[in-house]
Amino acid sequence: MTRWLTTEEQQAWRGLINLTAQLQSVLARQLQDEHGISLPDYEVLGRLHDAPGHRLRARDLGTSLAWEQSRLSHQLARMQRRGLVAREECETDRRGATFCLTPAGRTAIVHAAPGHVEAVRRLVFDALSPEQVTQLSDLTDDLLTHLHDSLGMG
Amino acid sequence: MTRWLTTEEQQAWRGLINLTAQLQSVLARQLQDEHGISLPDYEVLGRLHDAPGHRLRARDLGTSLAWEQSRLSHQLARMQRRGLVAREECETDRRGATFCLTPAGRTAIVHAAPGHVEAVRRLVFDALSPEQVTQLSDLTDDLLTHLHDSLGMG
DNA sequence: ACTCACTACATGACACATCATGCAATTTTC
DNA sequence: GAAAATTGCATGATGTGTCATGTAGTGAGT
Repeated sequence: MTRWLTTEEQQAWRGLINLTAQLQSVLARQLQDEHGISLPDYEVLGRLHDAPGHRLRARDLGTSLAWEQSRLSHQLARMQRRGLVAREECETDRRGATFCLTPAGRTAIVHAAPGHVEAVRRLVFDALSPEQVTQLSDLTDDLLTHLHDSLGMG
Repeated sequence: MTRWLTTEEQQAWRGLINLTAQLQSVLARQLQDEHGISLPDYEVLGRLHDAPGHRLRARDLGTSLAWEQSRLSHQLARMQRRGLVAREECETDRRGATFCLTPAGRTAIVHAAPGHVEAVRRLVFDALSPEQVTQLSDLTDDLLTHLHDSLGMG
């Protein structure tokens, strides 16, 4: 017997789906139009920028992003073609590949970050009271914990 | 001067992004594995199933889904190739295209819906108190309203 | 040292999404 | 009622994501 969703649950669920879809769409367009990079590009560039020496092993980058390995490999190949990152051999493990920011990559992330953060602030946090920010933080925390428990048991 | 995010805001933002990404991933895999359809397929099939006569004009389907027109056109072309939907000429507007569920499409959505809803319930709403469901509903509502206002003003 | 399992990464195929563009049918405007 | 603007949809190019698979390097057990 299927336990269907109540009206309020449906409202919350569809709201969540619509909200994130539209936010991603708006933020992606802004990055693409103003800086010529995609949201995934931004994520990768950000991690590399924060890393010591602006460089990371693909393995660690993947762990940090929680991306599938294949996705990261394709993404890095594309970014390498566009000159945003550069590939280096790993010295301690000949299988490994470390990637570092190119000057172009560094320029891109440094220029893109303020506008991106500003957009997130305007579109999201300017609409929320401090209590609501806490609520949102708690909600996502609870749900992510529950999700990982479910998958772990699953 | 960039207004950066506080620690709690960062927590909430990254939590929201991670949560929806992982939820979509899990739900998509479940639909694909158990019923051979994607999340976008599910959305389209659901709208068609709810429509009178299991049929809708592409235009109305697009409005209902809030999808870009080109996205819908490609999606419907793929679903038509796989025999999930069928195309008909529109009688009142010769430009128009109406799409209806095929028997295979009807079977797919009818079989997939209970498991999908059950997964949403288990992964999301089983973790939330009634107050939290209300919070989530209110939050998404506020944010979507704010988002549309922001885009409307531009 | 040799086998065997595992890890790190790449690649090709295909579904998905957006953009730019095209075109025919409809509506508006005069 | 003809020209102009708009609407409804399709299509090709390209970037993105997943799956299945391949390959080379590493490490553990013997």
